[in-house]
Amino acid sequence: MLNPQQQAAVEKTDRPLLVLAGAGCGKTRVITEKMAHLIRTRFCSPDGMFAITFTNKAAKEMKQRAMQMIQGGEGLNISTFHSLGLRLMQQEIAHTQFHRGFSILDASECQKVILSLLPKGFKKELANQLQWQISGWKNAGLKPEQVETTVPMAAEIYQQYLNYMVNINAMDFDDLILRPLWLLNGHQEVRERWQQRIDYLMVDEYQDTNTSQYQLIKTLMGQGNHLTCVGDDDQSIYGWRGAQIENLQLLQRDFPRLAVVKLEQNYRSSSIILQAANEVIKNNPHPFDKKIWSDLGEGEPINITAYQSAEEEAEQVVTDICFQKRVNLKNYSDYAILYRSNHQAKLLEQALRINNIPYQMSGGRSFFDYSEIKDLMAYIRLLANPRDNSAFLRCINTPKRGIGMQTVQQISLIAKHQGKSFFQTCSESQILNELSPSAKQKVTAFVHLIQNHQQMKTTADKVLTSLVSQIDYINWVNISANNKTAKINKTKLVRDFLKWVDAIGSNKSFNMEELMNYLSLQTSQEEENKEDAVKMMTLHAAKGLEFEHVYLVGVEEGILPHANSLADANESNDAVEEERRLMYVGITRAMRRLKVSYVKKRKKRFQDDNSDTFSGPSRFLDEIPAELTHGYHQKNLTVEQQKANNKKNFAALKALFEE
DNA sequence: GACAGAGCGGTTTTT
DNA sequence: CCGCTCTGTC
Repeated sequence: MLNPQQQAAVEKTDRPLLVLAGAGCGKTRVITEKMAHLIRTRFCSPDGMFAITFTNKAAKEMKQRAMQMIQGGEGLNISTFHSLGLRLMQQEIAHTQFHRGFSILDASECQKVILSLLPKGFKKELANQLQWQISGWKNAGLKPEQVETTVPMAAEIYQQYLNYMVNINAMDFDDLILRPLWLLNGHQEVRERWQQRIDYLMVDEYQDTNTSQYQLIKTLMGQGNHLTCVGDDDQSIYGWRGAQIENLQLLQRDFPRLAVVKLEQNYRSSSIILQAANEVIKNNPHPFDKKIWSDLGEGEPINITAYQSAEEEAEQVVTDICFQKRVNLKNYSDYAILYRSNHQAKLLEQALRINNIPYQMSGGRSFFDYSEIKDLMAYIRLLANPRDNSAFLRCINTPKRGIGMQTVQQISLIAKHQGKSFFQTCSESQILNELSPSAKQKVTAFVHLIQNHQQMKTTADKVLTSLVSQIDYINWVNISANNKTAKINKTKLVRDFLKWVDAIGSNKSFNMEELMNYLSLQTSQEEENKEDAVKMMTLHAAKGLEFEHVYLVGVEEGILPHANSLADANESNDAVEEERRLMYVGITRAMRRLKVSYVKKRKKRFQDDNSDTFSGPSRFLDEIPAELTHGYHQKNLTVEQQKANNKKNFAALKALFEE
């Protein structure tokens, strides 16, 4: 049953609508119900229905829910912003400067591209800075002639970067929003076609949109009655990526007939948890006033505990999970450990492993960050897009085939001179005569290897398997790994990747281009949903999820709020406010039980012992009223008292196991 | 000209 | 602790 506000949000179809939905107030439910409603009432057809999310996970979940509810749900267009942009570019490729099979470059490759555009002698640092700046401009929807900067040459580099990416037929993530936007703005016919095609547009997590994404929404909407945006200003945690909370107000300006519905009844958490969340977020300024509540009962007080060290924190959290699971007979998957940054996961992971507790970590080091996966992705890209110089540079001497820097530099010079891509340069044999005979022969062998596989008339997974065996890649991984565990891990990594590709291939029969596109927008390996495992993730990754038991660890000044947010706090409080929202997101993930902890000393990163730091419990802990907690008084316990407490807990647990 | 081994510097959050 | 840069060797 929907409550009256939810019902109103579902049935409001004659105006653009903004749904301000507090955490756990059923916003995904409203979106899917609304889709069902619109289709049932023939307001729009499934293929005119577009829903946009920010993460693959959210898109997948929404699809699943919609499928259960809606007949003909296969036709629905539910995707992330970026994959919608990709699709638009592919379908309208004839109207762009790009060619079929364009690549998508990840951040580290983009940095290399920028570095290569700088005059000799400039260091990575500058490239990094420029990359950051350019990304900011792209997120703001700015063209090089519109930007203002104090960094000399930055605008020129931006222009060169845009041109170079066209030349190598590649885009970065920001381009997937920006290029479609520019295309629609520049082509009336294309714009109108898409506006007609979209009967209704839903945007989830609207508070996370940046300026270019907002412009894209606006452009796609045209007149704009058939738009529903769902968001929560208190959960805006992507400001660093250009997200503008102001977009919530802009909606009111740009769509004067906008209706606003607030969802405040929470169906997730017990009321003490919600009170704590409200109290914390109260310390931020609020354009829209909103207070979430639930009738699920008071529930347990929040537990706030201080530990002596991060090691102890990890041990005790794991001990507590064992204890709780034993008492409550819940599944491991009802427990989540949440943290501000990925490196915090390490100790927790160890503790879980020692205690033989199954766990599933999302995020962390992305699957696609491993050099082995990057290698294989580069091969896939080169096969699908021979113009991709970045992929070429990675493949040309991996595994080592005796083609070194000198040769590559020569090729690069010739290519620049001829205005051709690296691969094309290499495939025209007379051009290579400037190279030494031995180099020429090696390069030619490489070109043949790639060409042979480009011409194979079979599915992408089979082509890749053939290529991997021909370059003897597994063997190369074994040679280059310097210890036994690395050998095993990396071999497994490669085999997992191939297995995954195989699985994709067997149910979709992709060609190389389709495989590349699919993989390029994935951030992690398809999670074989480990049935019963403790979930570990960053606060960013946890948004949208819920767990019976939540452990929020490392809630210390310098971590949450993060040190960098404190550094520029004197200029504005924006950064700390965003950290507070992160805290809010963390608290509101918990359904029944929330355990927050901080540690008294923490090893400084990359340093040996005896360099512990203590920056104190987070300011956000002081914002939680004492009467909602049991245990925050532990802040004032002596070391001995705390040790005694921990001992007692441990003894109780042990007794339980020995029963 | 290519490559292996040794030293150094750098961690917020992600599509 | 891992990947990149510098150096000496083949």
